[in-house]
Amino acid sequence: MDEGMSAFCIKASAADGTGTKCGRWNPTTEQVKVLTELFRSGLRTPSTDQIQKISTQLSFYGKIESKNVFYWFQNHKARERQKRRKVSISVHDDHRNHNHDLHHHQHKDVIRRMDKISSLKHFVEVNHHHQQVYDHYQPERVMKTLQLFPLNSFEEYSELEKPMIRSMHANHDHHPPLDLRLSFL
Amino acid sequence: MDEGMSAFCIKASAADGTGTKCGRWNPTTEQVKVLTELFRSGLRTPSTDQIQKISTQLSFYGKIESKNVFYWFQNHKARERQKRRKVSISVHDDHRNHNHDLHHHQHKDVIRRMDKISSLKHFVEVNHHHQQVYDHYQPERVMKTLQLFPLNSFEEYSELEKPMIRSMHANHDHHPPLDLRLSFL
DNA sequence: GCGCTATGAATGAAGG
DNA sequence: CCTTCATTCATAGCGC
Repeated sequence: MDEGMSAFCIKASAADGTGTKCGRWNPTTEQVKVLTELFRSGLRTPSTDQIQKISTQLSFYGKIESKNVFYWFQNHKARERQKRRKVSISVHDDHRNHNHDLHHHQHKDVIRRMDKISSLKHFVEVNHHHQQVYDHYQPERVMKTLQLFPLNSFEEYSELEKPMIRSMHANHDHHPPLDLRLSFL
Repeated sequence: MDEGMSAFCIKASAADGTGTKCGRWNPTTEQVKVLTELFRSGLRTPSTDQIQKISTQLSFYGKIESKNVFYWFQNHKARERQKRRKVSISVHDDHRNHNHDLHHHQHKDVIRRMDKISSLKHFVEVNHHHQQVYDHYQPERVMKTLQLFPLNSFEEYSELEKPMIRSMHANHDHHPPLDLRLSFL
């Protein structure tokens, strides 16, 4: 596993993040928390100035650079966008001998944890007559009055929870004769 | 985002060959076989459409989602490259190394005046150690004539939509109270 | 069981 | 904004 290890980076604790790792930025939970809050507040594409400020503030929690903030918003926005869709295709199983009984997922809110997929974009949902949603529901003001940043000390809160449970439907276990054909492509 | 992902799923009923459970996708040997074959055929970055088809076909062998196919190719490609590089570096590297200069984030944060959106250009100055390994050693001859899968049935799939849509999520319920302070913006 | 490895999944970082 | 690469995190499997 260490084969891909960077030769110049100290592998610090993954959970902590306080250890100033080199290589790529590893946000602390606090940083993520703030960034997420900002995002939820409506901030989507922070200006250069905002990025600077955010970065400065977040530096309190650990090593961070402006570009990290910039990238974070870019990625978060992009992945959130093409992701918040419903479910995974749900492939309309055409399994002859398979009842879809266990398959009672309301294709409304199926469980699933696939968040932010690089470019999985179109794999999601089939029909979506999304009412138009614009990008500007957040003009310039990002509600600066949100109460963020504990001015002192650290806040501890247990992280690492398993929020989403993925109730899976039964599995298909049947081995069709192993005959391969790739002609479908 | 929620980092505590990975749905916690019982891995009930395993042992029975194809006892796929929940949690993360556990490809069957047949699925892996097909995927590997596709890869060997030259497929490296399947398009959305291809992923869809592959996924559909593979669903016959067991539970699978498009994203699984997507990830599979991403990982497979990346890891092969990774190994390739490792070997290449240690062996091919004539001792005339160029002083492994670490990532010197000598970024100077040239936050210039950006009217609208912030461009990364202002945050990133250096840090270009790209190598972009030879990625072309395998063209694109996916040899569709491989004998795999009964070429029967469905082939055409409805086009879902175009990637250009900017479907923004519309279900962002109003931010719950969270004591943090964003006043620095 | 514990530690290691292989690999699915997630996300930081770029390039276009 | 979109696509892709690189790294990293989290587990399933396996050997001991």
